[in-house]
Parts: sequence; C-alpha cells; structure tokens
Amino acid sequence: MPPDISLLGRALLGLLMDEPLSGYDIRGIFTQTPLATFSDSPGAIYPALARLEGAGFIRGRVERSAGLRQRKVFQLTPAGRAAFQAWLRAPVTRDALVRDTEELMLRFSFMDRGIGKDASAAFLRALQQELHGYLPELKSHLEAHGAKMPLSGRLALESGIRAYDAMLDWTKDALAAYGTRGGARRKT
Amino acid sequence: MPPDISLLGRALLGLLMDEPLSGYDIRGIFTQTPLATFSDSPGAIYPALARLEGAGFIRGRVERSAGLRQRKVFQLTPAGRAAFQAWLRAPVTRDALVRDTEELMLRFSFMDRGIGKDASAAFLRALQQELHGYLPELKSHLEAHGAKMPLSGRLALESGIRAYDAMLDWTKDALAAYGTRGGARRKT
DNA sequence: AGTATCATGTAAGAGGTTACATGATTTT
DNA sequence: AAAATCATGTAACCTCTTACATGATACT
Repeated sequence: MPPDISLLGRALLGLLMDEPLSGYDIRGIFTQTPLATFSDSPGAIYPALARLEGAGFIRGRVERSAGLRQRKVFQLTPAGRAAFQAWLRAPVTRDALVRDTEELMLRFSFMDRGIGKDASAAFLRALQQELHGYLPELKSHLEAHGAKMPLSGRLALESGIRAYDAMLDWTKDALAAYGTRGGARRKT
Repeated sequence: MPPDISLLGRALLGLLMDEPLSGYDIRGIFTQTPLATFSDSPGAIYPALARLEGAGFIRGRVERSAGLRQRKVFQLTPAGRAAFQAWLRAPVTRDALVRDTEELMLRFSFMDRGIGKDASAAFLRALQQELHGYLPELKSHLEAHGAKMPLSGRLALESGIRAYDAMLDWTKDALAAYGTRGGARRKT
C-alpha cells in the first residue's frame, strides 16, 4: 500500500491549513516562494486537489464573486486536518533522513501551526538523535573508502556529510529558538 | 518528451563506467553505500537495466562460471558512455539547483572518471555562480517575509539557506582540492 | 530434506511530466 | 478585434512502489 497522500498532497493540505486557496493560488505560491521545489504544473496540482477532495480531506466550492472566471476555492475538512496532523506527528526515521530530507523539512515547516511548538521542539530533538546515529556512519564510510574513491566521488560524499552537519548545527539553534522549555526530560 | 534516462538510469550508467555489474551487485551497492538514496528494490533496478539495454546503452551477458545461479552482467556500450558523458557535461541550471540538488551531486560524483578533472572544476565554478545568484534571493525572501511566518516555517527556510551556504563553502574547498589550475581565465 | 542465500524477474497501481484544450474577462 | 491574463482541466506516457513468483546452489 503506498502512502495514501503524496508529498505534493501533504504540501497542499499544509497550505490549506492557513487559508482557503484555489489551484491557481497554489500554482502562484509554487512559482513565487521557496516552495518552488514543487512543480507548478497544472497537470500535477489539479489532479492532486481532486484526489484530496475525493478522499474527503478538502472541500472545494466555486466562487463567482470576483469579476474573472470562476475560481474553485478549497478548504480543509476536519478529516483533512486530522490526517495532516497525524502525518506531522509521525516519527523521524532513518529512512526519511536518508531518502527524503525534503519530507522532514516540509513537515517541520508546518508543525507550529499544525500541532504546536512543543511538538516542533520534540521533532527537532528526534531529528538530532537520528543525525547522531547517521553522521558517524557516513564519516566512517568516508574514512574507510575515501582513499580509493575518485576525487569527485569523495568530494560529493563530503558534501553530503557537510549538509547533514549543517542540519545538526541548525537543529541546535532551532531548539534554542524554542527556548529550553518544551517537554524535555529534567531529572531531580 | 521526458529525459530519455531517469536519474536511477544515470546512476546505473555511472556505476557501470567503473566495472561490469549485475543487477544483484547494484542492489548491494544501493543497500551498503551512501548511494542508499536510491531504492534497492528489484522492481526498480531490473526494469531500469532492461530499458538501458533496449536503448543500446548497456549490454548484458549471462555468466555461469561461478557456482551459483546465473548472473547477468552488464557493461557500458560506446553509445552508453557517450550518452553518460553528455549528461555529465550538461550546464548547471537554476532549476536543477532548486529542484534536484541530488542530480547535481550525482553528476559531480562521477565527473572525474567520466570527463576529467578540468571538467569537474569547471562544474564547481558554474555551481558557485548559480549559488551566488540563488542564495541572495532566498535570503531576501526570508527578510521580507520571515516576520510574518510561523517560527517553524521560518526555521525551515533558514535550514534551506544554511544547506545552500554549506554547499557554497564546499565548492570553495573542493575547488582548492583540484588546485588552482583547470581552465580558469587568467588575464594579463 | 529443508532452509538460507544468490539472483532475476513480472504485475498492478499510483503519481508525476509534458502537452494540449478550453473558457471568461480585462486591457490594448 | 486581438491579445494578455486568469483559471481549470484532460490525455498519454513514464517510472517508481509494493508485492509476488521463481529458480539454482550451498549448507546443515
């Protein structure tokens, strides 16, 4: 069974948490903001909206008010909000860290609004932990095999390591931004 | 027209530049090395190999020598090598930087072997240039809209910026590793 | 004889890509 | 009247995912 909502679908739900939007609005967001990692092609967005509506996660209604052509504006249903929040609460896995960093960051970006700051801070701590597990593996792979790799291969691996290192640094500063509070253990 | 070879297909060609490999070998590489960003599922790898063979980029022959079951070992054809090198030589675009950093890094990782160190250094300079164009845009977006974004959204954007910053730093060190030589302009 | 390992493949389904089609309204 | 902009959608195609099927050899 594939995940019942694609990453694009998640992004749409996240955007709709803030405010009702039409497909055209969303295309605009995908062309004009750093969410440009998503394609603004109508062939992706409109079918994705239709799927989410079919699943009962969003509901669209046609608007005629403004002078132009009819817009179909979508808003989140309670079921959609629940599904979105469940996704936000999913654990941080090694697999996601290796294969889908983008998913992790997308989740985090919606987290404050979706499930609150304590959950965001908890996510950052979980991410830190996974990084502490994965980074040494990458580094020891580099040490073990770096010498026999071609220069560009070794450098590419180093670039990956640096990216994860930068992410680890970022989690520290990000946690600081949430303050020390937020569900951490505190013995004694 | 979609690109006639998928990213997985490119990775396969890159691996086959070094040495002939079977599908099973490749699965092993994808499970045991940092190339784990690729799925080790046979449902992806075997059809991809078959497509590459159908296009004339690789040629497989069945090996019986070793005791076990027959292995089908693939090696690059001249056409495959040419197509792979053409990919390596493609320009560094903003679009790839925003949407497919992984493609850029995969390309770079094979570049020394594929088209030589001077081309690798030229790639790094081109990447630097794109980063110099893109990073200020990201940063000014953060300055312009950061204040009204939720904390986790702003932090997620900062994480993206830091990742690109780390990449820019990396290009400098990587270029240094190639020495100052390598096709750079040199007036006077 | 049974199980683990080596090894290759196929089938169904989902979601993206590119390209095309279309329609209403405002501006020139 | 033509062109630009706003706005929604469909069709063909491709590749990946998950799950299943299978077969040969080595080890116990």
